[in-house]
Amino acid sequence: MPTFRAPRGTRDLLPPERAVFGRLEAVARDLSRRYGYREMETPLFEQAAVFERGIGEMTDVIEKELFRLVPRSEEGEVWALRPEATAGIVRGYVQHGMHTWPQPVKVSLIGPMFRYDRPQAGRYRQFWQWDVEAIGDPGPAIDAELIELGARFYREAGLDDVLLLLNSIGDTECRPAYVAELAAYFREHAVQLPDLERRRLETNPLRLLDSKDPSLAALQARAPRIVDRLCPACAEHFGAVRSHLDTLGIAYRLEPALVRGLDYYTRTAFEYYREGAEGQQQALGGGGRYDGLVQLLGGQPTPGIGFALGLDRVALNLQSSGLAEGQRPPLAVIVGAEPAATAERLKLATALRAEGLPVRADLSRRKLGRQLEGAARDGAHFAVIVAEGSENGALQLKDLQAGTQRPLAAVDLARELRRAESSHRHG
RNA sequence: GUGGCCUUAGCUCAAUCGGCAGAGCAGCGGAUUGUGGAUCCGCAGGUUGCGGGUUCGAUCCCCGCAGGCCACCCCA
Repeated sequence: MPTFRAPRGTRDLLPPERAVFGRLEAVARDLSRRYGYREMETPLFEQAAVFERGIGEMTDVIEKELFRLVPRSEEGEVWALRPEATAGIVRGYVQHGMHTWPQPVKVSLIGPMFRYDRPQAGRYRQFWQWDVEAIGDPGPAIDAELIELGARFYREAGLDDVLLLLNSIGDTECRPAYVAELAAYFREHAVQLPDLERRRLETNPLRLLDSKDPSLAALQARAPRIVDRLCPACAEHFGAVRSHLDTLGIAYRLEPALVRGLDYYTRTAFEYYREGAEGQQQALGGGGRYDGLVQLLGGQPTPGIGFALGLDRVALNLQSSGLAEGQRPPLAVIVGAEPAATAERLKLATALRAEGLPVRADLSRRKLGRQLEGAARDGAHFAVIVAEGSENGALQLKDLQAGTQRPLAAVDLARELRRAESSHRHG
């Protein structure tokens, strides 16, 4: 019963787990570089209106999950922690006149997002996303490029069995008519609808499509499908996206019920999905086109597309599949039981670190056997034994993996370790 | 936000019918005072999540709260 603990839905990332995140970030940054997306940052909080207007007042993310910050004075502004990255990035695009940059503006962002949800495994109130946006290109080729980028991330991160779900949800031309038709269809059968679903009929009929309520399954199966109601321009766009994906060899599953939870999406919508072991959150990432968002946030009409991938869920899947690796062990541990030689051990370790070598110094007063035990358990390749008389440079270099040991002069140590390190890396 | 299950040492878990709270791992220290990963011995570590109630007596039964998990809701 600790006095304090991390707030509900948040957690500390301790060294082993933080290392997994670090590796995911490295994969994401490398992919950003290769695909020409440049990293940026936005504030962790914005005026609440940025999210309310961008994401949509009626969405769950805004209606019940937004982390609002209460103003400290009457005239204070209402802020909110960001629940996703796109709205803030687009706000920045408009604010900084990025429409004058070469288009499209391709940016990425890695950082924490916040949603006031009820926590569960893989679902946190503070979670991390890698977000990628291409603003200013109407597609459809950029759609396929971006979708392929997301799929590649999972493979390079170590998850091979991530599915891609794909849909088009139309635009302002064709979606209103479709939504009306869908609402009419469900209204005909309103008696069969549970209360929650009946309310949605008025607020957001699209959501009825991906409700998991089993009593809706039959109705959903016979519901009109947006892909059959796309206007010619949207249909052509969607066809081209699919053909580009085929060209790239990207497999996907058409998912007519995929509608996404944010209002700003138009046309292309997609989700990365993995059948979890049990009860795990299965959506690993998702995204879509948002051709009206820039204008909605005060800019000129500008198309855009992006995705957000959940790093926590990828890490969780890696760990449950036993694919997460631990931290790299030190190359060598400097040991020695003579209190008189402690300064010598410290000095030696400092010199090796200055040479760029990862070494640990055992500065404890434990007996030598314990120190070697610790070094071996660290997974260190070598132990450097500093004994009495080492001041004049006589050391023992012990290969913990081979079990061999030989005397070595201090002046030769860095060179020896470096040589072993490089052959170890490539061997 | 709704419903359900769970909470004992740092971690994973025991504790018979309500009767003095235990083990493994991890940590620390030893094993004829200087050589290792799974050898042996020992030490330390607990207000049994928190607060009430029932009882001679509660880890155990009841209520509330908190946290975790599961299914919804929803999504990353």
